[in-house]
Amino acid sequence: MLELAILGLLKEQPLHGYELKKRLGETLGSLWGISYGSLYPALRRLEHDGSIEIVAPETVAVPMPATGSLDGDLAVARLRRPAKSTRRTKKAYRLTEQGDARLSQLLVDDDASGDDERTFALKLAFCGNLDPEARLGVLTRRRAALADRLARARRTSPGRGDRYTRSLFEHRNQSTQRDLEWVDALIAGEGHTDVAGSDRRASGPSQSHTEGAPAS
Amino acid sequence: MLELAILGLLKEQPLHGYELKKRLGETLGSLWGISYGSLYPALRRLEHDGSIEIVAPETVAVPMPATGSLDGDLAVARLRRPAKSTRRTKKAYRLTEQGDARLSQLLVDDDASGDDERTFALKLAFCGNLDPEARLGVLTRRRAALADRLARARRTSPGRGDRYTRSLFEHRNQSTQRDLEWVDALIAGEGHTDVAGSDRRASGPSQSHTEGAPAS
DNA sequence: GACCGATATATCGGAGCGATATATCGGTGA
DNA sequence: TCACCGATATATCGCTCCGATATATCGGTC
Repeated sequence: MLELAILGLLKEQPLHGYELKKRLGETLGSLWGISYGSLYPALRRLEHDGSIEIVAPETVAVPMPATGSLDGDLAVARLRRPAKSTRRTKKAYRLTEQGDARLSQLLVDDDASGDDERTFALKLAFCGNLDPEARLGVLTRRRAALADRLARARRTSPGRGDRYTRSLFEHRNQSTQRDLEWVDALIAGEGHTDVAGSDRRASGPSQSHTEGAPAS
Repeated sequence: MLELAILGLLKEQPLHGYELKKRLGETLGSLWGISYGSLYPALRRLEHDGSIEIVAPETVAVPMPATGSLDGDLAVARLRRPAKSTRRTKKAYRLTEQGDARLSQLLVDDDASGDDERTFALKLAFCGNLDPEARLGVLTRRRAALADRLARARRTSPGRGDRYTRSLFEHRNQSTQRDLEWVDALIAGEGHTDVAGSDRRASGPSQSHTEGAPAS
């Protein structure tokens, strides 16, 4: 999830951690307040598996003093920069080809994310890179998940709980309904060339959209 | 967060873990899919600090029906387990007085939760136990958080990003606006004794349209 | 040249999740 | 009757993510 965000942002341009965090805050606003406690480990993870790589930020090629503080590395560091040890400079990261592939994969993957608000927001923010068909797939799966949620919620008895719980339920259903209409609009906004009329049914009990809502 | 949910549910009646998970799923629906990996540790935590206690579920001391015939063979293979056939029965938990106090405290606490969807949903679901004043405080803080988010979002330039990102932003703002109106309706539904008429601005077109859930 | 706030990287403990293991219980049917 | 199956139930493991915190560097400013 975080990896998707990082790769998506790095697709545009190389960035370092601090900047990455700021951009992500701007892109997703209140929805996703990333933390350094997840960002830096995620960066190391991605670098380790070859999805991103460090690009020297204009000046120093920092010789990577691996966490274990090995004598060998330190010696090398001293040879290159005699005076200052462990100079902590900006480390900008760049997307590799492998990382690009991974990004596309993550955008398309359906791993329990069709139902997840944050993940879908992330996918939507970066799906501009995707080819139209894959993008439509993402939207369609999201639509199916929302429709399913709505149908399931309607099936449960409406009389449960106290005043507050009932209000909560009703409000949530309305929100889901609006989300559904929004995704429908997004789908309609795609070049609706009827690409491989595949999973149009998927959502089950609700055939045509714009129907079955409380109609306010 | 999970503790709030557990205590809130146990306030009504003693329950065991499995049931707890199911109830929570019903109460919060799609918003909160609890996991055993968090539930059982949380239960132990709460039991350890005295907020809940185990209550024997009516028939604990089962007189050990005949597992004897199989035991001879299997016992050898399972020696790593203490051969004490501690019959694994339901362990129901009950709220202690201390736990009740903790629940009230968690419901009122403002620890970064005013801005959190799930936490607010949880608080709302259980705030029926609270006295009216405290309840109004919860609602008011939530309202302030939403208004702040809206104001902040409106301050940022609206032209950023591609088509999808812009649509995402717009949709999110509309959602926040609706949430705000909803909370306003909830507040209006309380005994509106005009408590501290402070931040009434900021939302704009939200007067009292009594068209929400709590029409009772 | 000492100080300060913004920038920047990093780690730690804890919470929550998904997957998985294990055990028991109530039926169903052969 | 009893073998099996699916629902019920408790528990743990490894992981990701978060909030708090520590530390270092940089650009001002007085």
